Amino acid sequence: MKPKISDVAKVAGVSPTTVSRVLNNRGYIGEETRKKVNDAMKELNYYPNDIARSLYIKKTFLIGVIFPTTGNPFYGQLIFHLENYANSLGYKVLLCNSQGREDKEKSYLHMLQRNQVDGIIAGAHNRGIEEYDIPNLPVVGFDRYLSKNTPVISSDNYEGGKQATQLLLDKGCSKIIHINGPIDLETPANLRRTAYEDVLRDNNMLPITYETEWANEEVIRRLFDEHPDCDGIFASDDMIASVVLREAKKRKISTPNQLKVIGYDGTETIRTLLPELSTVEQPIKGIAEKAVDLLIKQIDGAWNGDQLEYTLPVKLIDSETTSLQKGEK
Amino acid sequence: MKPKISDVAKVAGVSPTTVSRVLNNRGYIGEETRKKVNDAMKELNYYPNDIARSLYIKKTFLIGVIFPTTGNPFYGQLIFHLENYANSLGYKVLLCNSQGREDKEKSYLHMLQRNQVDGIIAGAHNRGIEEYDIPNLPVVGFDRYLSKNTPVISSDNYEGGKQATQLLLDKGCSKIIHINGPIDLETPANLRRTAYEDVLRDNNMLPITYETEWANEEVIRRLFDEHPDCDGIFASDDMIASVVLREAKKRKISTPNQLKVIGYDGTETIRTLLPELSTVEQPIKGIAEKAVDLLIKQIDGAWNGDQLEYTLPVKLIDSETTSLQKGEK
DNA sequence: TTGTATGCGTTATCAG
DNA sequence: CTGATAACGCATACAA
Repeated sequence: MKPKISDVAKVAGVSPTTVSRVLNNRGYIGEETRKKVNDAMKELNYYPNDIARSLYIKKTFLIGVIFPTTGNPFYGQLIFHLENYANSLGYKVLLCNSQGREDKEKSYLHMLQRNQVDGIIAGAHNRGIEEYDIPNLPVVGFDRYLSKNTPVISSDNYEGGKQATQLLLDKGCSKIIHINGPIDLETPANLRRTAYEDVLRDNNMLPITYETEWANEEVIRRLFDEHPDCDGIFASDDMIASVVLREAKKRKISTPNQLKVIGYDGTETIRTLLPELSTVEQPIKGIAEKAVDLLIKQIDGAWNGDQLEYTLPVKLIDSETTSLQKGEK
Repeated sequence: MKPKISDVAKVAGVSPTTVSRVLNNRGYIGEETRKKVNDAMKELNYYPNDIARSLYIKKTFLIGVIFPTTGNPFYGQLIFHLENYANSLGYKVLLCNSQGREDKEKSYLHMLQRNQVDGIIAGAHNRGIEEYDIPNLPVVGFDRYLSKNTPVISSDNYEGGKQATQLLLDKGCSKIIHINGPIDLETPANLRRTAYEDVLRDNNMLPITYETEWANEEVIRRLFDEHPDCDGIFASDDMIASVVLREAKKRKISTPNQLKVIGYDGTETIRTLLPELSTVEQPIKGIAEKAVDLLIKQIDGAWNGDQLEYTLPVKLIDSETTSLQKGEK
């Protein structure tokens, strides 16, 4: 069936060892034999079996990637860059959609170990899992503390939260409400909320936060019902912000005149579908590359482990939901 | 380091074979020994090495998935369901973002073969590649003819195109323009265009199609410039439709009064961010499951190969960009 | 019911 | 510069 190294060797009239040598460019090989071998490989349409190779060298060049779902534009884009960059460095990606479910995440973790992945990159929105403390398995987290010694990458959540809140303030909002994920999840993303609270307190205003796991209409309706005088909303992600916008429209509350809204993430998808939404743009590509770099450093044993948190700068996008644009009525 | 089967055997006081037996539940095993072995596995925190297993059984339970990018909500959602369903059937997913580039796709194809994947699911938007005709490697295509004998799954593109066009017609549009991908790509998605043309011709109207690879503003501006009297647009995907909507707004063309717009895809993301957009919803989950089922059938040698095209029904969503909703002004 | 020996396809060691 | 041999971790045929 599939040709193996010994088949190539036979055709080329050399030993399997020699074939392996030209395959990996190791040791000295005569020009003539090299050519013979290459010809034989072409003739047989030979592809080396990475499974067998991995078994011997004890390295798979596989990395496991665990996030809630590729269906969400933010994770979809992050995973795209993760895979793309990893691929450019010779690594392949085993995809895991945990859906934020702890049971799924655990079983993925086991699956990845059985598959001998060289490392794992895992991301936000799931509850904490002790089992990430796997001896000799490099792990990098995104916006999530995985275990005591795993490094975590995030956008500058505090700075982002601060800038978003400050922007609403600067635009004249007098009652600003924040919408965020469950606070009991200990993630760096909570800093968005902390920053919001700090800024408000510095301005002698009362912080009010609504919690919702996903973009949940009910929570947002409740917010509008309970605070009809609210004139500024900082949502911790753009999907939530879009639902806010929608609900405001339903209630004939004009944006940005009566209500200013700012989100968080700034994916390409949102920038295309909802460019009027002000937001805090995360450096998604940068985050992905940092995560992969850090993981591979660990894999290569080149990580000294002294820095556990890595923070990448965000970019404030002041669009139409926070200010009237030139040319608009 | 990592415990192997023989380590477990030693601790349990049995032979490696016996351990393998309880691992795979094969043959007869004494209740007592089974317990001893299980205890030993727990004690050592043993996980079987799927790489070694794969090498022997010549099956990896790995499937390669090649699509342009998980960053696009449609593919992101499709890939989510693909992975999710495959996982439920014991298969793992190797992710490949081809970015619609032929060179990347080719190199992924080779990578997947080296990794001994059991099969490949590949999707739209790339040019045709002969190399998908790989002996003994099951392949399933989505919206794309991969090779003469590979089955292809699609939504009912003709019916979807027909319903979309008919809807615009029913709502009173008199000049309907279609925007689609490059026509030289031979994909089932071209049927959307064919249907559009058929419906228009049946109504003695002149079909006009603009081509654009991605949601390209320039093309859309040109469309508006060249056809200021256009009052209906059928875009072949929702991203394009959203750019159309945006451009119309810029030009103070009101929707749906002066211009009605309908897209295609109907992802969750679009339904959340742009619920006012009328669209033709693809059964994404159904497509994913059909693709995986068909692939596994091939892998198991249970596919008779008589049916090459599989078409899943679409759902017309008649929202605000084609009709005023109750309660709206 | 359990154990021994062999091979999956590759790479590395060590001779030649 | 090249070749024989062992080993990676597991599962199967065959013995016991």
